[in-house]
Amino acid sequence: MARDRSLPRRATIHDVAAVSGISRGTVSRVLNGEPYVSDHARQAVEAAIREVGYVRNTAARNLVTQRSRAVALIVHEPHSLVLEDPNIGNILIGTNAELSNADYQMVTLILDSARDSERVAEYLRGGFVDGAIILSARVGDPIALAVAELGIPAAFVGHPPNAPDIPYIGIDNTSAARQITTRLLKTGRKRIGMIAAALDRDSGQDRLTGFTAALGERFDPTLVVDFPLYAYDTGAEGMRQLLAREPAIDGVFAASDAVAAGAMDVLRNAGRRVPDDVGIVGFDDSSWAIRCHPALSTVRQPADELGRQAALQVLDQLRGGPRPTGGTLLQTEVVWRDSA
Amino acid sequence: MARDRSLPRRATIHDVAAVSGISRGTVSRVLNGEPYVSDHARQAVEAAIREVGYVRNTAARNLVTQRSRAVALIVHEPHSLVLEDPNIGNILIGTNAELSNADYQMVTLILDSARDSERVAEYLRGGFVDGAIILSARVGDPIALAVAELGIPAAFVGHPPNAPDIPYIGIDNTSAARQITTRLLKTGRKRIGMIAAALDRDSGQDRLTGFTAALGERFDPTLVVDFPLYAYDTGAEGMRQLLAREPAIDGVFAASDAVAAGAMDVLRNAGRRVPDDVGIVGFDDSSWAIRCHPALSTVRQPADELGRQAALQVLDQLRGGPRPTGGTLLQTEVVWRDSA
DNA sequence: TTTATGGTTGGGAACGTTCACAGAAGGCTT
DNA sequence: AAGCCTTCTGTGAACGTTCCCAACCATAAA
Repeated sequence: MARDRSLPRRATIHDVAAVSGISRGTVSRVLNGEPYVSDHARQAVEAAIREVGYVRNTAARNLVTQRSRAVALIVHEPHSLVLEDPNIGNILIGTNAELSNADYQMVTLILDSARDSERVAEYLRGGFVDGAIILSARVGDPIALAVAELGIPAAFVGHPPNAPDIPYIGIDNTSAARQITTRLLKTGRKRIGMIAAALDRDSGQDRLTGFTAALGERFDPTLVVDFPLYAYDTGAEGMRQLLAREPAIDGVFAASDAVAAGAMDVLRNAGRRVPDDVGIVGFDDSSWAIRCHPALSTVRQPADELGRQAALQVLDQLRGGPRPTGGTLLQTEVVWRDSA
Repeated sequence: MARDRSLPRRATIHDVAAVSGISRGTVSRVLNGEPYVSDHARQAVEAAIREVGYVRNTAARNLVTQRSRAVALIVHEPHSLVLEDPNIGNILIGTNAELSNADYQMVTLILDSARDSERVAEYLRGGFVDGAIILSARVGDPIALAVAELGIPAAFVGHPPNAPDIPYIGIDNTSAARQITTRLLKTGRKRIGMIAAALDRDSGQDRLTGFTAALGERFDPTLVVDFPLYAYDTGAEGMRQLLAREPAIDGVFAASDAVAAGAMDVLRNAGRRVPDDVGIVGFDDSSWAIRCHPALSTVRQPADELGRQAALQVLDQLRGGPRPTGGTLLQTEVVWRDSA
């Protein structure tokens, strides 16, 4: 262990104190923006800091303050999905922006297997982070339970049914689904079906609820099919089933853009024109939406804002704010393009 | 500052020492797997660790060892591109897997503006991380310069021309571009153009070089257009220009899958059939490739392996290994589908 | 018996901060 | 003039590790 490969030894608070002629304690006060520091002292310290190129040693600070100034972003998805879901990238960006703005570090934890779960739980117990943001948790998620048990500041982005009592940020899936279905209705469609997905998550369940509400008396349960995943294949298979059940179908609400893309391809192969013969709408306003032909009408969810709000929520708890119960829902927006 | 909101005080090495009846020094030796510890002592310590639920305090350790056990993953892209580029997600996953496997923390730094640049440089100087992995650096990248100057263990994924002397992991863009262009030629195309992008990066430059080499005498500089970004819009605009210059064009190499997707849509709107009238190939084998109609022939690059290798490279330097000069190139593979 | 040797152990010192406390200086009230 | 705030400053004592040195105990060699 060559400990000193010519390291020029970083400046410490003692160096700043010596150069400025001000005591260590006062230097610390300046560093932390505390009151009760004279202008004279403050200026001398600031000059000395610049002169010796001082930057604070985090380890020493963390040791004495008993915190880490880091927040974990826990992504609980099978690896392949991390990229399939365009929302995750945006959430990550929003979270990162807000945390680094507050001078906190974002530590990304991607986990997949049960072994990872145990490792991450151990990690959290180790006090490596002061708080956690949990993405895409499932029912009975062991990490969510561990976080709840530790009682560290935390927030969900979206939340599973029966989740532990941790505040969450999400969107109003029910209302958004109702809105876009209503607009689809106004284009004059008579026989409207839905390809539902992920009914074990609130998002999937709520989108179905909103769809049902929008149709009212026109709702026909035989025109709803459902599958486990928000995926292209879900849309393809779902559309095949719907066409078989009701050849005269002229409108489809797909539970996500990827689902819509799959459905659209099946429609094309079946010789139906979109939107002339069948109108179709999706959900997410992800990159799928503009890649479709025709471009997809869909619901935009503010993914980066979800990340930001979750970060702010955790930061607030970190500052001693109360841990709110329940959730915050952000606004969505219907984006009307050419597919319906 | 309520310092003790009923905190049960985490167990320290002293507690382990007291419970096991072994000295602090020996407990530390057990913790670090050092030699010169008797079996008796080791077992007693391990039992005590379990009994008191001890986990090591990182801050204290970092303070005395003068390192952080964290590696920065620096992503230098305009925010919107972080999600557009499917490679980044995969690289991130690979890096994360390898670092956490070695018990290192991955700190994701996403930066965009010049202001961010300064902030990150300051961050690196602060000793928050022991090493850095730099993604998608551009020519004259200030972060790359800062990392080089600090001399901390680092690696590029891909590397810009005139980059500082930091090892890099990449793919052989030139050879891959040559291969796929050659296959495109073999489908009997006579007038082949290229929509190039990001010529300020090695990837963009090398793909053009490979394309040129493959065509040999058939190369016609008027059939090359170039744009700053690997983006859908690049492909759309590029294809319009190429069609205007040479209506008889029957083959296109797009610098990325996203570019190819844009080009394909313009071709379709212009009434050209793919692959019957025009053959088109892309690069990346990203999710764009299978969503296109017809599915795109392209080059698969092992993005997660790039991330893994970069992590291993940095870890090796961290263990005192020499910093290699130059780079390592990973194998690519041509994926032949229906677009050519 | 003495001396060297090598494995094993214990404890002092240091890492660079923040915190709490004591106290100084100056202005105001009594 | 004494007392009491208020503002400001300096210093000792942690925080929980690792590192290093000294010492211990067998055993082997002299």
